[in-house]
Amino acid sequence: MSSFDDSDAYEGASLAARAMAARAMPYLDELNPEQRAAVEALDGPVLMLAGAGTGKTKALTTRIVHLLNTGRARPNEILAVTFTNKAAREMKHRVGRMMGEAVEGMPWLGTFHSICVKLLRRHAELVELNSNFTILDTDDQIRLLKQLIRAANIDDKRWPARALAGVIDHWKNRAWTPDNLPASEAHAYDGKGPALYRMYQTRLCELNAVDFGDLLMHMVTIFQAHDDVLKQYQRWFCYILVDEYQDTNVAQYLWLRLLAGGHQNICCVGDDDQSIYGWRGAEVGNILRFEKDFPGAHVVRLEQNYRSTAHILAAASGVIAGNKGRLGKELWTDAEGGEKVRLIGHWDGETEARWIGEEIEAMQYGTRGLQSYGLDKMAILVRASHQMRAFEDRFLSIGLPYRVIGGPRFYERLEIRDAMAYFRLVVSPSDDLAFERIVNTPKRGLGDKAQQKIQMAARENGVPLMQGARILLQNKGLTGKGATELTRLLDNLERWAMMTRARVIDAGEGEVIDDGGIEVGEPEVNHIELAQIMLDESGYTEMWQNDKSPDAQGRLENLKELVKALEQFENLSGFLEHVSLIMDNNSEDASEKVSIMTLHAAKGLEFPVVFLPGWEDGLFPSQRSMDESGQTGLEEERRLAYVGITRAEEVCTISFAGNRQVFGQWQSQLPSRFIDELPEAHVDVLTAPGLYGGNYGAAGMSAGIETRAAEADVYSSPGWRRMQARNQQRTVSKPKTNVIDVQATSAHTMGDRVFHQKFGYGAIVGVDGDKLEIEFEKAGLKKVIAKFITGADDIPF
DNA sequence: TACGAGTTCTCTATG
DNA sequence: AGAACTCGTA
Repeated sequence: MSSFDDSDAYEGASLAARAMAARAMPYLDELNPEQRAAVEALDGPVLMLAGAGTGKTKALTTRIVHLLNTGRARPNEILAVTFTNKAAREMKHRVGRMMGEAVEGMPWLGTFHSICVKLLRRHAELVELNSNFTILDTDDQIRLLKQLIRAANIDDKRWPARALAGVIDHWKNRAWTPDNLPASEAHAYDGKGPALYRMYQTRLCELNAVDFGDLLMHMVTIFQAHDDVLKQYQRWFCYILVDEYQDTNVAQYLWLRLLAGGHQNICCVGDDDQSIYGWRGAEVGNILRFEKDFPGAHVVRLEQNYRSTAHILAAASGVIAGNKGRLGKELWTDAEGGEKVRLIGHWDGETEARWIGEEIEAMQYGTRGLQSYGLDKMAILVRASHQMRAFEDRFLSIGLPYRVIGGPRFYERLEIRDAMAYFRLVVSPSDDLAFERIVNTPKRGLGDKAQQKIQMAARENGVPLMQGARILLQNKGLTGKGATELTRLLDNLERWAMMTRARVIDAGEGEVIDDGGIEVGEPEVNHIELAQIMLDESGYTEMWQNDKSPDAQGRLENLKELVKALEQFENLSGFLEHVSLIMDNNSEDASEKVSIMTLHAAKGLEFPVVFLPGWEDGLFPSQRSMDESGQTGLEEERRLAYVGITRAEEVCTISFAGNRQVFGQWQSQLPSRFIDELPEAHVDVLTAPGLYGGNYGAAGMSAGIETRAAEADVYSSPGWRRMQARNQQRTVSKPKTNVIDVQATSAHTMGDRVFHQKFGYGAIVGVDGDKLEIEFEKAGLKKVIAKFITGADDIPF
């Protein structure tokens, strides 16, 4: 940081002198005119509308470097927020590289959440918290809510805790505290939402805990109620940069506006066409309204794309053009040539996975006259994570290496969470949620009854569960095996806690500590060894060693990895802090693999070869999205399609299947409406190579493009008959009495005798959205789209 | 209290 | 299809 001490010289420098200095800055020459404009407009509000692949991160990082180089700010005076840890890391890395030194001094470059944790630790007392509060993850949150719901005598069957969690999350995204909850929300969660919200917040306070939503909300509350605190930070953060501004929710928006309220030196970067997080509270309105919020804002559009071929860009533009209310941007490139976007229909999800697997292998080895690509140059982007399984199954069986990005994350795994609960309990013995998690894991004969007694003892004495358990034992409220085991657990926990403390006090002394648990002469126990000791002595490791289920071995390996991860940290609490915010699962693995991930996880990434499977109505666009948010939902889905296509640099392949298993039930699918929106001039329709011996691919395809009635020809192939036979068996062997609410859809009711073009006559046995479940007289149980059904009686004879 | 069979619910996505 | 959860039995 000392290299910036003479930076004051710039403060008084004339514009001309500054311009001179700027000319000497080589990094500016690497920018195109628009990027350069965005970088050089240092003061006042700036909105950078950056389309996909237009060098947004480059502009953003260069801007930071420019701020530093011109002496406008020191590294610790720049507030730069991103949404993901990955983006933050990337930016840190790039700034560091450009500055030619490690930029240790950018402490305020991070995610909204990590920055808010830092701030909240400093001002925790202003919202009645202690600065060492714990951060609950979704799992803890749900368990806590479940307790409250049950305590309030609500049937959590009818009103699941997850739903309440969703409602509360929604409120927190809007920065609505229990006190300023709008009246319009009174009905939420059967009218009990607001009261439960209040109870939840009180309970969090008692536990000295916050959830993710609180991090932002508490800071907004603090800034609003304590002007002195706000002013302090307004002065300190003299320049603010925001990445992915289109993804900000109301709380984040308020937070930013408060912080930028003085100098207004705020630069927001975003792309309204890539706003795909409306479901978690993001407000596209924030970016659309920027110029109103910050009058005199400088708006820069980055439209030159450096990533994709013209065909890919044209396809993406064609799709996104269907959306209304865009800020308006058109990507262009001076790159020429390239392959058209490829489109192919398949029989079912399995066939689709198989075809993509073969295609990947062909591209890998460059056979069929195609260029050869490494596996890590290829990615499969799906709408919903359950689509991944078909690919994993297939790739496992053909031995194609793949990597799932953003799947079940390391720190969310059962064994990791259990182990972490032990660590948490040692660091903060009053962590009741952690205690509940591990009292009986491994089995200690402490079931519901015993746990209830512990709860009771704790509540009566107004102490945390661990103390409550002690009291219970002293009062002989528990006897036998349970009592012995509980005593041992408590003793262990205390001993381990003492070992951490001994470590802290005597750190660096190299002295031998005898705190009762360790033999004299043993070397000092560091947190890594301690973690291992805890896992071993608690019997947790043993539990998995004795477990003969197939995944037990993997779990043990994960535990080893967890202990190894501790090496990067000074102590246990530092580690816990990290984990609560960084849920990344970036096991850096250099080997070449195909990436499989959701479209959401793919935002910000790019690959030479991209596969976009599952483009079927209901799956993509997702039915749920459209049901819940109507036109808005559909537009968000369309943006998702846009994001997907624009991930591709050279080859983009879109596919759909005519049949797919959903919830274990076969369903016929229609090609996505987005397929109709692809401009034909930029699309190459592929024919499936002789699978099932038919040319259904071609037939289905053209039908897909022109009429979307792909069903017709598909159903005459041998594969279809085989499928039908399987369906028959399925329904015979396991008669499914899937009795769904006897709700009428627009025209048909349960029990109606109906007619379907292809399947013939049948009776409606279930209704699921716009789909009807029909027991066909010939074809068996099928789910079909309601509009393809006519009442049997409607047919004129 | 532990375990296994049966039943119901899920499948958007993030820190 | 698989996970999560419930309930009855040993």
